Amino acid sequence: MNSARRQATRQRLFQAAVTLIAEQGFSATTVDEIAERAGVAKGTVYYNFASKNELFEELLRHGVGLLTASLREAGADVTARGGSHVDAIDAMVRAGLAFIAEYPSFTQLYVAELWRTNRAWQDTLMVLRKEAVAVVEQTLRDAVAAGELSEEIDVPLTAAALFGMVLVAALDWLSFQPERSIDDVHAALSRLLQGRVAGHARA
Amino acid sequence: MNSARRQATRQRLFQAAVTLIAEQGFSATTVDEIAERAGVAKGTVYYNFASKNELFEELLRHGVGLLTASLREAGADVTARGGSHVDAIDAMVRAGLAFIAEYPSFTQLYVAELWRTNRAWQDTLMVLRKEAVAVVEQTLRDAVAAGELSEEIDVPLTAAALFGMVLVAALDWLSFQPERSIDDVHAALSRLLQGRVAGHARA
DNA sequence: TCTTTTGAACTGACTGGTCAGTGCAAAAAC
DNA sequence: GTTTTTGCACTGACCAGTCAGTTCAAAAGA
Repeated sequence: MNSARRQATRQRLFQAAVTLIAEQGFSATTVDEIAERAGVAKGTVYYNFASKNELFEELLRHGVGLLTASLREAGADVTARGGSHVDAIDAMVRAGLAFIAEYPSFTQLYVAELWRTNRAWQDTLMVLRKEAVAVVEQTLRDAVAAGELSEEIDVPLTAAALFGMVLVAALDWLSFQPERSIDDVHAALSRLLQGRVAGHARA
Repeated sequence: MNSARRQATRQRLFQAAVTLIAEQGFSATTVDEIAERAGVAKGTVYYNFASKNELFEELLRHGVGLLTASLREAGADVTARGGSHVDAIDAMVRAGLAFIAEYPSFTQLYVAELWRTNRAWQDTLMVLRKEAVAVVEQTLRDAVAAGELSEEIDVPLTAAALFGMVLVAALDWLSFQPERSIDDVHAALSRLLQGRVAGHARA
């Protein structure tokens, strides 16, 4: 069991499911479609996953796992080279952009499900969200502790806002200005974060 | 036709549909459920709307219309009182938060659908999105023209990033820290935009 | 080396249930 | 008397999940 062949099949099913569900949503995507796109019989889906729900949950776990790892690594890299915690946050913004550029379908699907309630995979999703957000929040807290950021900032809310900024900017970028480079987009976001859009004075 | 009574029925159907679809998604929500929640017979749904799809499209038009009007008004208010264009943007951030706090279900549903492709209402959604984003973009352009903002900023991307920041921060606020006031949340976002999180120096 | 057996992996027709949408006569509201 | 709503039976398409049967590579046996 769990042969290389089986792993390959599961991978193909993930790939097929992620694009179809991103395009149409979970309920509107049929198991037959997923099987067909993966080039596999319907029975194979059920040989590899207990249900359509479980296929989707495993897909979520897999994808968010990649994102979390990517953020953590980006932050660790910077601090290992002696960068500040604020630099680490900047690196995470970039890592977020890179992740979304690499897995746009997964991102779409994740966003579409994240704030839903009453769905079978809600609990799973909450746990995963917490893991990913924790990486950013910890870095913000480190930055506050190191005196790089004011103690008045609200860590959870700021982390959410950063996440949303990167998310929507990236999806917009890929949808409407796909010719632009990641450097370009990253620079635009850094500019926004440096207060060159909102101005500095004010109560 | 279009009597006050009928309008009231349509409103009840919108209300029922928006919460159910936000919770479960469009495909997973049945017409029977919508009718039941609205306290109306199934036949009434089809007397008032041509199809489930059309009910949803009209719901989208209605909701995004409210958002666009709210943003436009917030901006106009500020400039009418002699505020700067940057102040107008700040007011729009607040208006966005207020809208999401008032219509959280609609917001969820909108986010879930916004980046989907291959759905029947995709075209409608693009048009609506453009109308809403245009309000923010125009204000950014005005600010640049007035010399309040650097010409190097990327207007569409910045507008998208602002939108994402408000969106995700607001949903996070309502989901996980609902006891906080809108002033509080608004202040946190302003702080982020004023560069007190990212720092100011850098190439 | 050649043959047989084994079992994991896969297949696809089939089933039971669900749901969008219809039709319509009668009642209620205006 | 016109518009709107009700109640409810009905249809046809669609779809998640099942299961008896097939494939085939590799291990066991000769």
